[in-house]
Amino acid sequence: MSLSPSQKSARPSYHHGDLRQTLLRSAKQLIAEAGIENLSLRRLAERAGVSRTAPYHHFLDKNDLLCAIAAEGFRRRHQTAATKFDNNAKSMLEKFHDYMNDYVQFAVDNPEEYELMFGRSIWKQQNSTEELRAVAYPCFQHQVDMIRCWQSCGVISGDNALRSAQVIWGALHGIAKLFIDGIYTDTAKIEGVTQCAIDMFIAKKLSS
Amino acid sequence: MSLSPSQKSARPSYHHGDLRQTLLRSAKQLIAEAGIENLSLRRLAERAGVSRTAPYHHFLDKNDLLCAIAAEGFRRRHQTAATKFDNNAKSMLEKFHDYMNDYVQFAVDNPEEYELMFGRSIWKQQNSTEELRAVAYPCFQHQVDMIRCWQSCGVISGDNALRSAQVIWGALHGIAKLFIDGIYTDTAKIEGVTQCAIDMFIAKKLSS
DNA sequence: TGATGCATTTTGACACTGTCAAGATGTATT
DNA sequence: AATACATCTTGACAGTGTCAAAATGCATCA
Repeated sequence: MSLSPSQKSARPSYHHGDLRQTLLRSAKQLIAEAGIENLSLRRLAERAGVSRTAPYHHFLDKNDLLCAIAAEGFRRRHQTAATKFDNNAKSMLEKFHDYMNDYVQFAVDNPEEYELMFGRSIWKQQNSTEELRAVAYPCFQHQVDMIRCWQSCGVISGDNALRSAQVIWGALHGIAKLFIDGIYTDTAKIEGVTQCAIDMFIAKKLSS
Repeated sequence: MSLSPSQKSARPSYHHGDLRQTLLRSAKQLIAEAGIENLSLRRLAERAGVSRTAPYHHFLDKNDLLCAIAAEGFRRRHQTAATKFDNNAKSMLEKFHDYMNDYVQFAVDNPEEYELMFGRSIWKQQNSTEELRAVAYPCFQHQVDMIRCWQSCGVISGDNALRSAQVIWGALHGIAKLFIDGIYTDTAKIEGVTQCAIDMFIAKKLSS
């Protein structure tokens, strides 16, 4: 009859109101300000007005909390990407153009969240939560599917669909990371570099 | 007359023999085994048989040591890349092919060192040492120069030299990171993906 | 209603970490 | 031989993640 006890997020917490959501919100804010490596559970708890170990009743450990943030990012990103892709008001070429720009822009606008979603912090050593994988894998797949679609439409050149998709995603990921990690320092050039990538990947018409 | 006291690395240490080199060697080994995030100065000192604070007489802090490792990586990588590029026994196309494969292979063979050299650990927040920058920037530049050269030779397509170079480096970096950070999990496909990238970047001949 | 059960929070503790200050030790130079 | 200085050690501090056990408060059931 009653809800399973494991569905903590479905109803408000007893004492605090909804500590889990508060922690997630504060954590996202803290990493946006000071970076993932400067996030401490103790300061996070302090900011929420609870004791150091209170978060452990809503997250298994620090890694679990980071995975939750990443999962949220995937849900948001997946939805906006899918919505844009399914919008038929624009041509396939236009949508490809938008996708490329949006991808890099998302990374630049949310560098810490992007690192959690696609970086080594979580994936390198098997730190990913079951929940995270359940949200991330379809998102990864969707990305490849879209690119594969643009390829079969003739927007993109290349003869091996999956591998072309992997290369293009790789290029997007690499460009984004080189910018947000501070190797490419002139952030005014972001659009220019992305545009160049687009030009290099779209199929060239042989007749002018 | 005598050498400046700041040139510690030029002569062996007094007590230990050459603690600085020992620390560097052990550190590289430890991060290769357990990752950068699991390297602790205390365990490093212990493994070298000295007390916890001994390393501080050879490195300003932990970051300084990591920068030294990265610098070493740049010197090694820069030299092999330059040597291969200057070898005229191979054609420009062959050398481009080799460069692309070598780049990804270097990252896959030395994932932790690669992270230090090109990742956020050092560059994201202004943690780079003067020495590191002095070695890294020419290496970055050389990479762009080589690609620019392949472009002016007609091996690579595209009309904006610098930006094409940035995109290709971006693609290499992205592919490498997606593999070594555990997003692309099937490492048997590394060569295939790299080959696909090569095919997408080299200039297509209009006449068969 | 009151009592029981359980989710939630807290306090205390432990083993770590990086790094500073002050003292001890050994080597080189005068 | 004495002085200077590079090197190394011991002691200490603030900070971290996380476990165990005790306290607190809400909901449900008798």
